[in-house]
Amino acid sequence: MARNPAEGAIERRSGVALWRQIADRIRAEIARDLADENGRLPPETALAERFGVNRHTVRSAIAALVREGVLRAEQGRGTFVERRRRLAYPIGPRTRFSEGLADQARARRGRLIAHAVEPASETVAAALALAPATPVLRLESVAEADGRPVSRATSWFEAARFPGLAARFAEAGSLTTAFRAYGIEDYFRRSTVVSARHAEPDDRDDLALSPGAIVLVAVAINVDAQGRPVQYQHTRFAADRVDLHVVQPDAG
Amino acid sequence: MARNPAEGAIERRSGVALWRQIADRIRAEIARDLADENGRLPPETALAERFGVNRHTVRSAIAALVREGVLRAEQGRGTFVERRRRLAYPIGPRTRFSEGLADQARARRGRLIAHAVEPASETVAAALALAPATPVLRLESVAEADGRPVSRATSWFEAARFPGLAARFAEAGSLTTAFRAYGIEDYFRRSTVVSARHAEPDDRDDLALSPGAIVLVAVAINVDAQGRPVQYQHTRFAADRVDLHVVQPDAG
DNA sequence: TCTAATTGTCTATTGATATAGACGATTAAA
DNA sequence: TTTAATCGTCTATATCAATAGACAATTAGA
Repeated sequence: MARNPAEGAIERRSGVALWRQIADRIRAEIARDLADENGRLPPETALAERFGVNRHTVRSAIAALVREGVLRAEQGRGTFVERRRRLAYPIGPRTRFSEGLADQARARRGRLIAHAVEPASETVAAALALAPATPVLRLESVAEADGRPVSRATSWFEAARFPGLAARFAEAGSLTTAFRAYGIEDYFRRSTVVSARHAEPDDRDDLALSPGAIVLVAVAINVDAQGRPVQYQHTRFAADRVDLHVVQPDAG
Repeated sequence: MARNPAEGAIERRSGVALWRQIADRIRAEIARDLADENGRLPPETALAERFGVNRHTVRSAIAALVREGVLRAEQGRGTFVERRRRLAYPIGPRTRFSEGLADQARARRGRLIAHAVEPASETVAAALALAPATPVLRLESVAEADGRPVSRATSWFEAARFPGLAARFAEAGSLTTAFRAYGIEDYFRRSTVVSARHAEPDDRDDLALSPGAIVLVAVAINVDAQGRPVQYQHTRFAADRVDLHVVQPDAG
């Protein structure tokens, strides 16, 4: 009754080009068994046979991954993995971007790319426990670790409570730091909802993703020490660079 | 400095057919603002203009979503959403499939599709705190809610500790129930790691997903009341049917 | 230095994808 | 009953994706 994980199955006529399906598979399998200990991929002819396609189709897939910076092809030698670690992003009661990655990456900061004050939508108002249409500050930011974009966030804050927050965040590169100016020494994660979808063009630009790439979406509410919501946030993580680690309280 | 969420941008030459990109967008946006209060989509000509493509291309996208059961087209009337709720799957210290969805779906059960006893791989042995190559039971199962497949799991258990577990699970349709036969009245989630990737052909079959679909992957370890690992599990959720809700302990 | 293995480039052909336009069929409302 | 709006079907054409084969260029090892 044992079942083999079907290898090599690729779908034709699916609306996704074979070369892209193969590129996605190779990208996903690099971490596992595809490359040898030197980070070398099997030759193009072997990959073509494995996936049941023409060698040129495999070449298209490899070319795409080379453009992405995932692979490097060397004539006469082979094709090699440009190895890069995946980041483990913790999600727990005290989730903070900069602290969470402290031991994994050196340079880490948030970069502000846009901000605006606007009336709260129904969803935002409910999340922040405000009356509908209360003015809220919306921050659009990209988080980077070691110079690579890791996540793209849209955050909402009550505008009246945090005047000048955008400027403070832009300067400090950290929300935790910016919050101190408003007397918030500590804050907590109240809820996190995780989903996944294809990256939209906007996120693809900001996260340097290729078409068809996947983002993990975390919708979160942070509260202050008194339990009042201070931040409502939509974060999109590049799924091929980040794992989300759910931190459980001591269990058993 | 405000930034518009780029509407309608579709990428050509990306390896993903335009009709599939549009189908993915429509599927993702149905929950938001795309359909009106009666669940009716804008007419094909309007969608074609919005996405900047020919009407026939939109028709291909709609045809794919009709095959998926997401939309229903009625000549002369319009195109309508076959609305189906997304399930909210809780992840917390006491995560259980059947309990978690208790108030969201009536019929919910696990269906055993394969099982085997095999030596533990390094990863599995480490997760279950066993010596490498200890015999472990591997269960392959599909979880269903109201007859729709929701997730596809691969679970490992120490074979010596749980003789006959596969049969018990197959009969009960619930792991919680099957565990009772071994004196495990309660168990806890020690860790959960969430990631996302494209569904592989195997999972597409079991979860009735279309090519290009996304799965949320949760890798989890469950422990008994004494803190001993009892289960190591890889679960793939259909990302367009399920949100993962991270349950935090009382925060603030 | 020669040879085998491997990636790079070129041409040609077939099938899938996308555009374009015209018109039929059905529905709902004037 | 007429009309407008909408989805359904057909034909034609252009571009992209995939296959096929041949051979050049580079590298590593015999």
